[in-house]
Amino acid sequence: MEKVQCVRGTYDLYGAAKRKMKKVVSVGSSVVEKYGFEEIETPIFEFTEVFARNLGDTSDIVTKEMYCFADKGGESLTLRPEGTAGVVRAFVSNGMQQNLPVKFYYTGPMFRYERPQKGRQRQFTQFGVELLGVETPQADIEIIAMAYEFLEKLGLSGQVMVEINSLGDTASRDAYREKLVSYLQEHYTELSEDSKNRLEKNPLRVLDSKEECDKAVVENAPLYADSLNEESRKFFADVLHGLDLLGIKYRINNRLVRGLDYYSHTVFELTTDKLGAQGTVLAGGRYNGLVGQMGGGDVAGIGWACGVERLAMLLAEDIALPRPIAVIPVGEDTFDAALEISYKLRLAGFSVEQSYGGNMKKRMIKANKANACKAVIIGSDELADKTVTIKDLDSGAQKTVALANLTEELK
RNA sequence: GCGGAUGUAGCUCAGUUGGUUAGAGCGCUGGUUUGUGGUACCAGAUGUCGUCAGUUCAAAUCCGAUCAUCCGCCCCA
Repeated sequence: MEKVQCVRGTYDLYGAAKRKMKKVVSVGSSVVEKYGFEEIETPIFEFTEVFARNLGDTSDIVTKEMYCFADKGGESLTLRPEGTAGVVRAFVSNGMQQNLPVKFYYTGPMFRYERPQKGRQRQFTQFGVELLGVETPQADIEIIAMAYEFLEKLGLSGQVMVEINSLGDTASRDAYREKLVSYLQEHYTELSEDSKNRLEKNPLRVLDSKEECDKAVVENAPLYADSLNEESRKFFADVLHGLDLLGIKYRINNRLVRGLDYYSHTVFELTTDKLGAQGTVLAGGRYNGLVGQMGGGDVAGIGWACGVERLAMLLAEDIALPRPIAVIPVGEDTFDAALEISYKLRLAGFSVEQSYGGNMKKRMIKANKANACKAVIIGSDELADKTVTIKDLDSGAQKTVALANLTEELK
């Protein structure tokens, strides 16, 4: 125990921050359950190939951010850096193709070896959804609507922007890639070092570079939309039509490409300007080829994931805990009675705080700190009369009631 | 992985050009007739000045390294 601190990029979560995270997850669950999504829990680590093969060899996550380790049997395992690959793996492992569509949501810790910043941690929590087996735009619309409703229920829709783009089907994507690469090669000398590199590995990523020199080149680059074939174009138009119909405001962002290889057609991000450089709060897209890549056959998929910590940071107000009732014995002769009363009130559904020591005054102070709404006071007088004194801690008013009527009186 | 800033009580911070026992507010503990809290008043406790190694008669203050946090880049949730 040399260092009494947690590992870089990890945090102890408690108090207000934890309460907010809990709220994000509970609001999320209740929203997506209305759409018929059921919770799934997959392991926190998987065989390394599950991520390495499916997220894309050139993605940053795979090349530099995964927590990989060899277990005692010599297997290479990886702490999950994201949720989709694991859920899709579970889908394939369990032969769920038999009963489509499949709708899952999940929440839990993810791990990426990155430089920590505000809104970026090495262990962080995601809440995400996956809808498998639906090829029509209706799925895209529903999935985005669900994300939108989620943020609205959190009271954040006003500070979040929906950005959307289409990467088209594989044919469109390949066609565009070819056009883009030849364009970028003509301007090779004007590109930043990073982008020269990207040109080799993942040319689409040059599009959202923040380097000024790259932006200038990208300004006149061929538009993705122009490379979409008829089918892809129709698909995207249908998705946008649905969003319009539901009154969901969005902005088409031609530069939005997303980091992982498995996306096709619709990709989207919900962003805020309140978190500095980590503005993306929820992101997702369609991944029609992923199930097939894992040997699960031709099954379409779409989903999104949000950063629970990031959303929690946007929640302005602290989450109020339910106010308990404080049970206060005046002296030792009423300790037993107080114990019984506390237990009975809890059985009746009340949240009860009974402090663990001190005289009556101390206990009153504790009751106040616990934000109790009422105090149930029992002293020798009350004990003899089979009554208790109820004090309203907001108004200070108190009254004596029969012990037998206590539950009724507190309602 | 790269660039910049910061690091003093539980929290937010002050600490002058290096110079005796390092401060404030909030919080915490105790008290102001021992059957009554929240307000007020009184008293009190708390710091290896991030860590380690240097310069100096003397370092919270200067130099270096290291760790951590924050901001930006990369990238992402």
